[in-house]
Amino acid sequence: MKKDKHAVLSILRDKILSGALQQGDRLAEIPTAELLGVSRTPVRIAFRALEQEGLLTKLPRRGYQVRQITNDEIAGSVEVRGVLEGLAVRQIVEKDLAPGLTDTLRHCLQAGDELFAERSFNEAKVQAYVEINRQFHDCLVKGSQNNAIAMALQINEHLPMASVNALVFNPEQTEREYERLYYAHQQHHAIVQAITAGQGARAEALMKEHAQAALNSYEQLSASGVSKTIRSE
Amino acid sequence: MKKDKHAVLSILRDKILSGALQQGDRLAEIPTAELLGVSRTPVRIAFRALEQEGLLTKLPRRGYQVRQITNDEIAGSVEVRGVLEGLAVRQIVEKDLAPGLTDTLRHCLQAGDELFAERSFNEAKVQAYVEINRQFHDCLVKGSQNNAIAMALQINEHLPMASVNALVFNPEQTEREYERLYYAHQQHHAIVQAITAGQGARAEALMKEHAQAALNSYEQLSASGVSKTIRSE
DNA sequence: ATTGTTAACATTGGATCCAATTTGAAGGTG
DNA sequence: CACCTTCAAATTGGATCCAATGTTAACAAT
Repeated sequence: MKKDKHAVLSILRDKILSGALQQGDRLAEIPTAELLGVSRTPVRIAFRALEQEGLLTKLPRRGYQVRQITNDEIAGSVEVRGVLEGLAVRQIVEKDLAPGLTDTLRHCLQAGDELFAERSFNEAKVQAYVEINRQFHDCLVKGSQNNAIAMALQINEHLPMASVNALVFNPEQTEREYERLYYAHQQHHAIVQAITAGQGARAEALMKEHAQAALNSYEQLSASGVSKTIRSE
Repeated sequence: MKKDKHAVLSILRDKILSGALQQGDRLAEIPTAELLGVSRTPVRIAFRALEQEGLLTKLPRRGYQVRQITNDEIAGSVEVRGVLEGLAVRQIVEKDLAPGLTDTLRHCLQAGDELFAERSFNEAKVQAYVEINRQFHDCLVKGSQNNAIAMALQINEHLPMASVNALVFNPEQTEREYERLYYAHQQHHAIVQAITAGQGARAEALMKEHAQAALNSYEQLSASGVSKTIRSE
């Protein structure tokens, strides 16, 4: 049983995000190490990393605890993502465009257009869109040439529901979901248009609104209870 | 020789920030452990934490390296801090004011007023102002009731010069330094005024500008070469 | 002289062992 | 009966040991 370098960290993170470890569950080093079949050392390192990511909180002498993630906190994370990605696109406009950025953006737009060409959606296509969406946001952040933005986003990206890599999806209303994601994709078009036109403030505002829109749909869906989470990677 | 919990992490961080470890220096676990008189385990944990903070980069099989922090990166960090703290003050206005927040803010303003009462500045007073400044920014971030902001800022706070906890100071021009810091303090007044008046957008804009102003003075001072860094804690 | 192979070295990753500290309970005492 | 004391169990933090792997240098062969 060969373990990868970051296997312990990834396994624990997935267990938390997938709900295998419920919010509030206490985690001690020794039981976790035995559960995963490894020693305490990688578990300790993983616990500290997960604490840094905000998924675990440290209880003084009683181990770690899976952190409560409230809806308010998700809303806050989305807001943070909005301003940071907004800053990214503004700085893209303010600086010289990184080479290849417009190509990647155009590619994302076109791939999305093809996906939305026929007016129907299933889970596989949502999965594909999540990947396109991830690439779109990723290249904007990288394109800002401001590494601090990526670093600040890094923590939020690990939080469930606040990340670009996670989309909620209601399998019972594919029609409506098509509309929702198509609207998001149209926002992508508008953002690229603003960037290429040198409209930094408009691009920034669109980006903030784009994040907010994702939040609104999350709130609607999570309230209905029939949502399904689709994550990339 | 009793070592604190986070002593190793703090010592290494200080060595990097103070310049005792030059940019580009390579760090291996064993020599570092011997240097600090501890075992490899805490050093390993500290290295990973410092990597997460962006102060070290991992070289595949050749240990860690003190990361190059360019001026562009500092500028980027300051920009990030601006939008995040701007978001914080906007959300303070949008939400119900946290109890005690206005008291703390007023206290910071008053303490600063007293510090600036006589038109002279020395290093001790700068130190005092750094602490007031830290408290001011800290309670705004906390007052936003959005933990994601604090988490996103956390990484940037460890970068030299991008943090509120670090101020550059030119000891040869105390007159001018008085003016500079007094200007920053007046911005604090304006921010509090905007918050209490419910002017969210104005507060946000002021906060962004406030961060930017600190950057401008840093660029001037670091170019002159006679600056001195004063950090809190 | 250059290049390929091999062996020693350096370095990290994981496992286990030891120490310190706190929690919790149980028992004794006022 | 309540409260204080003390001891044991649990748990984390640090140290050392072992394994795996990559890097470098030396040496030999062409």
